[in-house]
Amino acid sequence: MDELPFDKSLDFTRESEILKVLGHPVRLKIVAGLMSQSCNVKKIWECLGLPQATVSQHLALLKNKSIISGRREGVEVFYQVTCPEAQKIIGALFSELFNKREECHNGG
Amino acid sequence: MDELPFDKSLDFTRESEILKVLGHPVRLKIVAGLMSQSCNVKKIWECLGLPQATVSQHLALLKNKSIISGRREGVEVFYQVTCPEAQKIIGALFSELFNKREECHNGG
DNA sequence: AACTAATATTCATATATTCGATTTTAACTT
DNA sequence: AAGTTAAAATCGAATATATGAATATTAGTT
Repeated sequence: MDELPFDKSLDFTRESEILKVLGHPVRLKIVAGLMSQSCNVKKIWECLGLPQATVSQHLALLKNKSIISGRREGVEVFYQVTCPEAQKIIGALFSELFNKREECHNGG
Repeated sequence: MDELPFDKSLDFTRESEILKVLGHPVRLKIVAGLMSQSCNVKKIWECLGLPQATVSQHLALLKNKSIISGRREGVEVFYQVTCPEAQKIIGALFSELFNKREECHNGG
């Protein structure tokens, strides 16, 4: 009866919530796409080839869970990723695609 | 019309599936717990304070999605994490808890 | 105020979760 | 080898949550 690897008291509510929200192909594409640049809604659903309503719903969920945030510019709303954990997760999953230069760079 | 950040053709099916499976507090606790050591089912549900049936269901899902695999030892089944992506994700999320020494170590 | 384009919300359907009861599996006993 | 015990898996039915497309709303323009 040494150390228990499963701790009932540890609360992974927030972490599992983030993973769950990212656990949908459309939302994952959206967030991965927003990693490099912010973007307005129309461009997102056009690029993905999905109905506007569908994309809007996913964006609303991502916003409600504080994965992304939107700033309005006139008639358009530009979204960007604001959740550090989500960025970490996507970075870890797609290190080949995104942060190619996440190497060691100590010193210089 | 420069470069599109959202690529319709990119297929994130597997990645989103992994994230979805990990996106449940109980399953996340299970997989995080199995990161350091393999474990039998009874210990898992006892530690988590959950009904055996509930934990077994989650384990079955994790196994079906190839996140974990089980080896039988007599009357017990020991599970361990076998999905590299899942390990990456958990490692990135809980770098403070788990891989403390994931620092730079170039050269020697 | 009417019109148009961009985005948000509602709602019916589909899928996931829970946990008691039952079943399967494997080892041990007589 | 039938009976017993213990661990783990499956079933089933209630409940909860997610999905996607029709509908509604908002902001800018004339």
